[in-house]
Amino acid sequence: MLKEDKLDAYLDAGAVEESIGYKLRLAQILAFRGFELELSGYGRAPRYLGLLSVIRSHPGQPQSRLAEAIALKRSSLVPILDLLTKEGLVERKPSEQDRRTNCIWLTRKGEQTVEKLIEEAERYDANMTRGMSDEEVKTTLKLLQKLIDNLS
Amino acid sequence: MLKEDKLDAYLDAGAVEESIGYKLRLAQILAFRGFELELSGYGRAPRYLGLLSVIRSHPGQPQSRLAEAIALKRSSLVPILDLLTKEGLVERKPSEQDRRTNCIWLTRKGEQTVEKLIEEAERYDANMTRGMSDEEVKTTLKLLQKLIDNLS
DNA sequence: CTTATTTCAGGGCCACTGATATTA
DNA sequence: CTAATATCAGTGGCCCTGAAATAA
Repeated sequence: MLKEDKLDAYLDAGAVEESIGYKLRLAQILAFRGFELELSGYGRAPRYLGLLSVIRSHPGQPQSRLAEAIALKRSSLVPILDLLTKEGLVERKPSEQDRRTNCIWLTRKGEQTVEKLIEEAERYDANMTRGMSDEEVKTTLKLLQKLIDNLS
Repeated sequence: MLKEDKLDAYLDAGAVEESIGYKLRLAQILAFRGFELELSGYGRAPRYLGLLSVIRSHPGQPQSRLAEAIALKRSSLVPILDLLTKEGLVERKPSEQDRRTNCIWLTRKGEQTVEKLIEEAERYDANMTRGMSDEEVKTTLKLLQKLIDNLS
């Protein structure tokens, strides 16, 4: 097998092939792109599944805490919630204790959508990790968490 | 330790905490953001270190192959190369074999910048993986590569 | 008076689609 | 004539900063 047989292979990235940051980025771009493509029937919910899942586990939280949970500035969350509200997935309800804050809740439709999307995410995970043992998948989660802890 | 002691902790993401896709995304956002912040003195080169590293290992390639290597459309690469040209890091040279194509090369300054940035990336990796054994770091790279292979 | 929450205006960056000119 | 390369115009999306309004 001569080198010339591989002329149409992808170009490798050279030195950064051994960089965690580089591989992390490439994997994430490919994963996110594929996930959104596959679920284009769900409006913009797939993009914000992380946020929706946070709201699902912590209903009634103020916007500022939600923004913090997904590593965004508070002001960046505003148009996202506008959008998810327009799609009928979440609602803002004024807090009774503090009239500055909104409490964010999933609507009935939001609950149903998140549940379906979480199943889709599990399927997508399974595809992304095909050929890996359960042990390897668990290790991947554990190692990614270590990276996140070090970066937070 | 009562639950109330943790009232100011970050909100967890609920069900998707066990999703590879979610953790991948969060880790990458934090990593990339931190890397760019730390290296803001280098202009826009840190953002495109992956591309620059590809060019370094494969000098003189046409734009279309470079775009493919970093999972972008050809048309998206055009303004990026304009920018890197303006910053004096790369140059387009007309191909002699095929007058449609440009061959992309690093300038002298580009070479130097990439070399320094690769060192910075190694340092950044080391920080991101602190507390992990060499074995774990190697495993992380290997597992990320498996994900990439499954997604390509 | 100081601080916290949300919102808004404005800006910059990113990547895509689809069309074009050029050349193979 | 068909296919490939680079480019451009136009579109839409993302997230930020800094300022404003309101309320604690």
